Amino acid sequence: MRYRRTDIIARAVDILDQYGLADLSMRRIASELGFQPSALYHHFANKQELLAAVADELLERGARPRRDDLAWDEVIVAASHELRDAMLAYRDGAELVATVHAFGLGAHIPFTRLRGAIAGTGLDDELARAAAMTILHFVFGHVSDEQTHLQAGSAGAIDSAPGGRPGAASFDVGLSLIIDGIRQRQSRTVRA
Amino acid sequence: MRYRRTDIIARAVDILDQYGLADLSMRRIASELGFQPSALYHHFANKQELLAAVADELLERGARPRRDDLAWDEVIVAASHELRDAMLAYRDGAELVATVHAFGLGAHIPFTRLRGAIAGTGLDDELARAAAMTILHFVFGHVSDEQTHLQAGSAGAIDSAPGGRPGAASFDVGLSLIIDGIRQRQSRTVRA
DNA sequence: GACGTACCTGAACGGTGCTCAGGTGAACGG
DNA sequence: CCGTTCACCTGAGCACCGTTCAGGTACGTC
Repeated sequence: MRYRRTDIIARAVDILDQYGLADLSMRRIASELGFQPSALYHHFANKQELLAAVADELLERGARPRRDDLAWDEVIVAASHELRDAMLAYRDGAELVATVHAFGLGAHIPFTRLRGAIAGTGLDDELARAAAMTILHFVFGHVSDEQTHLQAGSAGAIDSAPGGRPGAASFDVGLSLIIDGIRQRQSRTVRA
Repeated sequence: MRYRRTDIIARAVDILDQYGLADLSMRRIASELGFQPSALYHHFANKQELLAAVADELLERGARPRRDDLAWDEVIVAASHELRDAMLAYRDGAELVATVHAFGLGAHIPFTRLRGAIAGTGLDDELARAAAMTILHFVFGHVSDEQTHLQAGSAGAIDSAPGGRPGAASFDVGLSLIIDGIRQRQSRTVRA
């Protein structure tokens, strides 16, 4: 078998979805695959690297076909929703992806895409970068929050009151808030 | 001694600042205080609760006198900067506060303050809530990112190129982006 | 002097990430 | 057919981790 790496990642995704990030240990992955934990270190330098691969796998599984008929703001909305849905599709997905991104080890396709969409409209490069980062931080923060409450609710907590809880609605609100801010700078630039 | 709790928190802050969040273990705190780890569980139910207390301590130390002569957007800027500075003042401060907030165990004064500032201008309650969350997620994300790079730079990494790195400038950019978005909804509401 | 209780001990449980010397077996060039 | 290489894996072990628990000590109060 050449690419045992692939099997490992797939198993890790299963464990993540079934038992959560806290129980996604090297020992558990190895034991479910039927070998010793130390064998994992032949394929990954450390746990962080494995987690980065798992995060990228989640994003890849959630990838949707690109469309080239969208305006810049529509691209932002589409990319943000794609990212959100990809993370929500697996238990603790948001925390995983956000953590991996924070460590700088992976999950930078979304950033590149956002930055490209914003920069493509003549906005200053540095500003485009800052704007893309703002959106990304918002998405990670919001969806992590959202998923925490979601999983707490499904775990039997009485809570789950829809009033004021973070969800699809407040996600769109926050997102459009930032996009409106960008659009404003956009029109300023065009006007000048 | 009545409130050993205070001593424990103070020590924990010291350890956090000196060795980082990863090395802030119950064993380490206890050993630096000269007693057994199990003794800590007389004062805190678990590590999360202790961390929440440490996070609140950081925010309290970074608190600045309130001013009542500020407009709502100035309040947002002031609160965001206060939060940012408080987290940046200690090693791994951002990660700690963000984590504690995510677990819902503390650090909700900033949210309350932001929400109050936005709601005080007649904006819909639910919208104010979503806007406050958006800002908070941005601040946590940005400052965590910022601090990671900051600490990586001071730890000897060659990096630290100021071009495009997250810093005070891009923080203000992102913040004003969101505020502009809020202002837009604001004027819409007023107009109606 | 007895009692409650705040505070702490010391040992243990069941985990964790990670390292390392060494073994096994299939593929490949001579 | 042999020898070498190398991907892959073993098994033991290191140095931790958060948490629990029965029990001990010392102080303030009735």
